Amino acid sequence: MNKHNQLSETLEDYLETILKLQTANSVARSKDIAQELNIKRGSVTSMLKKLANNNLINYEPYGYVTLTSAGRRIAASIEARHIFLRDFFARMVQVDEEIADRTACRMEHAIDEETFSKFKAFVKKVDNCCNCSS
Amino acid sequence: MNKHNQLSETLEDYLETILKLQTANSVARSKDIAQELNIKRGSVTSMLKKLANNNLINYEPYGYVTLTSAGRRIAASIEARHIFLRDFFARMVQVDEEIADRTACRMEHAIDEETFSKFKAFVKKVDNCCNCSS
DNA sequence: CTAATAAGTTTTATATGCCTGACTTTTGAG
DNA sequence: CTCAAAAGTCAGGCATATAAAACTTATTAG
Repeated sequence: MNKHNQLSETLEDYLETILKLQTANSVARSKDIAQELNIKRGSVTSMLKKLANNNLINYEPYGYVTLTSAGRRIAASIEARHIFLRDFFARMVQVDEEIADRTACRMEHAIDEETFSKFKAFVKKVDNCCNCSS
Repeated sequence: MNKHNQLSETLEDYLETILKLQTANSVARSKDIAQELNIKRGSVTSMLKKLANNNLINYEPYGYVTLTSAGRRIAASIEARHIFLRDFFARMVQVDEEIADRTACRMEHAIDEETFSKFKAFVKKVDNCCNCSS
């Protein structure tokens, strides 16, 4: 990984997907990750190795994948942005659910913690305001 | 380029930068593009060739670079998203100018025309609302 | 005007990140 | 134990970046 421990968008997507699968099935399998991310199975292994090298997942060849606590923290934070952004675009901006989801999926990587938290405050304010969120 | 004429984020950034330089200096030079994008001069040439292959810029080796009308259209559209998003984050979400700019710079590639236009409408509505944009 | 130098650009070689496809290994149910 | 499913390996490819060498163009001193 790079020296600032910055994950690429791709690796962030892997973490997010693993969290999703783990939540649904309690563990994640390589095959399902590939399917979920729409990539071929061959790509997954080296990515999993990278994540394991960074202590973000527990990974044994031919075994299941689970998030470490550090990995879970990051994955949860990305998921939170995703959900928030999707909701913002769907509910406030009134974009179709599917487009809102796609947009959120791309934007979630582009927003830092501070901006995210201010964004949430902004949405709350608009929600509590007269009628501009209607 | 790919079959859908979809530009990568990187190429979109090149176009945006060329527009910026062209506006400031009336033409863009390879060296200035490199400086603006914080990459090395050597990287620029092959990217310019790709853009020229797509008829997005006028490019002659050792010459100046200018946008074609197709290139200008795209660049202007990206610039518009950038300015809008920067303003949104700075003014409404109350994020520092610099962070707002960085966030806009990453998000501008993730938003399609329809979402952008609905987003503008949303901001206008909030602006005209009681006091939730204060 | 010319030749030397400076400034700008391109070429070439190399690296990284991520993907695919073909093929091999491991695992575990029957 | 066997074999299908799951997972892994490896070679190759594309996009993008870098560095250094080679080349082109502009400038200027004589």
